[in-house]
Amino acid sequence: MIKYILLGFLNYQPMTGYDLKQSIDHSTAHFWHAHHSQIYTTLRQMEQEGLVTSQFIYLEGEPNRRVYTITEGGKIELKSWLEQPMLEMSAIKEDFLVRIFFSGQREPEKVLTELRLQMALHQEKLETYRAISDIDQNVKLHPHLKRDAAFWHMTLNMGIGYEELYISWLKDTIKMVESLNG
Amino acid sequence: MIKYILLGFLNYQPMTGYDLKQSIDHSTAHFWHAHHSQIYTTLRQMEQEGLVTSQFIYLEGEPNRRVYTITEGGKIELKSWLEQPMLEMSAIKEDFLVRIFFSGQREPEKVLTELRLQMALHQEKLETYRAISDIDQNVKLHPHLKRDAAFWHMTLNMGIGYEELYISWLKDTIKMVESLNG
DNA sequence: CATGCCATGTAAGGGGTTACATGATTTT
DNA sequence: AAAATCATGTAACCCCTTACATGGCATG
Repeated sequence: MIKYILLGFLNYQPMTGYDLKQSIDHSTAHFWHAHHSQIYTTLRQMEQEGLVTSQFIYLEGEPNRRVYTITEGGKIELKSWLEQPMLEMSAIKEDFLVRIFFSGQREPEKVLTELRLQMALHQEKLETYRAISDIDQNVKLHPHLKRDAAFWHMTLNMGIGYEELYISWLKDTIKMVESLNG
Repeated sequence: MIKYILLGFLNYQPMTGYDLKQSIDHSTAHFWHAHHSQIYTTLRQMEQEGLVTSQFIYLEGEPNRRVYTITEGGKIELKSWLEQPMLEMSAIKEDFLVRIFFSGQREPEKVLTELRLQMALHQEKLETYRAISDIDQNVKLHPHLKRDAAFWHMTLNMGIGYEELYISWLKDTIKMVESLNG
């Protein structure tokens, strides 16, 4: 999967592994993240497969950078992946819910502490999502990406909706646990 | 993670790998699933670690079954995992959103087809969640699991909320894509 | 008679995480 | 002077997926 994300970003413009990590962190991370180690190694693989090319750039007074550029082969790979429709639902994995599922024997107070911590984390996340204005700035700079931006917005909306749902669910769950001792 | 799910279920009662697969499919699967191959191999590992014991049961006219029982060590392992609070948000991975994120250059009609397919899948999923009555039946049979059932219900509620959110988001996204050609 | 369900495993491989490793520049 | 950011990489490992493999029983 990370392969297609890298191709997707490189299809907009040549970038370094570091840039790609930044792009992911600021956009797809809420539905797909990656560590820099995976990004660098995957880019190397992709270069061997002929999906991207790279140039190493040395500049005095600046750090060395390896800039990756998508090839025609890479563009075809990306397109054919996008053309092939997904026929199943994506299966998600959410470890916190596993913990809640098996929390029946735990001390309610400890569960509450954990729920309130998650509440704080999700509220913070929601605020960062709401503060995102990168997309519109990007469109101003690159008007030809207007259509892409509409799709980026939709995934951001999903992120916001998800955090709102999560917060609302945490509130309900906190109420439920509070009532256990009452 | 699957280790703790298996311990969690075995903490209720001894079960076979097959039973565990069934339990997961009917409860945690919407936030954590596993293939039978992983379940069987993990149970073997857990036996070597002393977290569970197993007995092989041969009965004429019935298939062979290997029943796993949680040990004291397994109970301690489960408890200590539950006691240690999770300090971060769980990171989810959702490949369909990756596809949407990079769908700006695709033909809108093809994107619409894919969105409508996902709509059907999520609506079906929502209906199966709403039809679930296993939990209450389980409580009638085992009244001491009443408190556990409250937590099971909360995770089910999250599943329902998630599917409702997804369907609502798909509707919005379909509208957005339809408007691209208009 | 065929499909589906019950039931248990092995093996190969891939994708991803964690840790190790380095070094320059910029900001506080 | 320290901390954060920029920047790139390697290595070990583990979890999980996919595929292979078998065999009996029940149902339509």
